[in-house]
Amino acid sequence: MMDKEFKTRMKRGFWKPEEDLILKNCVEIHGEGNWATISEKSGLMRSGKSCRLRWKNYLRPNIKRGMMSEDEKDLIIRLHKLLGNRWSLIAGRLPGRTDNEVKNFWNTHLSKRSCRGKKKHVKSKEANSRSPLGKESQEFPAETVSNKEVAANSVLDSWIEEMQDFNCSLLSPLSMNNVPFLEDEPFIPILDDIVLLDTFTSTGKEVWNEIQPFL
DNA sequence: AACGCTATCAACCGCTCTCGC
DNA sequence: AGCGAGAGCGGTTGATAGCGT
Repeated sequence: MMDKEFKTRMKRGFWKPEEDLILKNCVEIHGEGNWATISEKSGLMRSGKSCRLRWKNYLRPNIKRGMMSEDEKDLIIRLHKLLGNRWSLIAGRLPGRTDNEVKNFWNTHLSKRSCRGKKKHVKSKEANSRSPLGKESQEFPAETVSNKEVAANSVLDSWIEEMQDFNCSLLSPLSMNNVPFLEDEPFIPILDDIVLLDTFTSTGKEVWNEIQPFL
């Protein structure tokens, strides 16, 4: 265990490329998850927390960087409505995106916009050019998640599958083609998508009942 | 060119959760 | 069952890049 003096000597601030390299090597040697060991053995003078954060948000393989696509934006907005500020859960539905990135994106782009109440519809053109996100979401690498999260994700997965069977061309758990999404539509906590879903099937309420205990 | 303001995002902090003993 | 340590999560901060005046 780290003593107080060691803690105060810990380096902070931005990571240098050479530190990234050392961290990468250490993760390869000691494995993802042993952050205390990695912190100690790397000689980086970075806390385990700091190492974990850097790895998770920047160095991990398959990290997608750059602008969010319209699909991703749409999915974030809808999942945020359903799940609230469960960034890790939301990020789990966006292959290659991290919870920190999703959170930052929400805080800087989306929350502001929805507060301002700017009316902007998702263009049908954009909707038509959507990538098969639903399929991709089945393939994203498994992360270390809590049992609750695993359970919540499995409920969402089965929901996606069911809705795809329902012939709705669902590309995300909560978006349907031909249903224009209003960014400033009134915030009806969580249920609006499920109510919408409920118009077609009883699944909506079932999903909500299933997922609520995990939230 | 210089200054101030705003937006962005990497990183930190503090709390909660999980797991092993 | 209770405790402690480590991991994970969400909120917040701070550095800095970009833009307007």
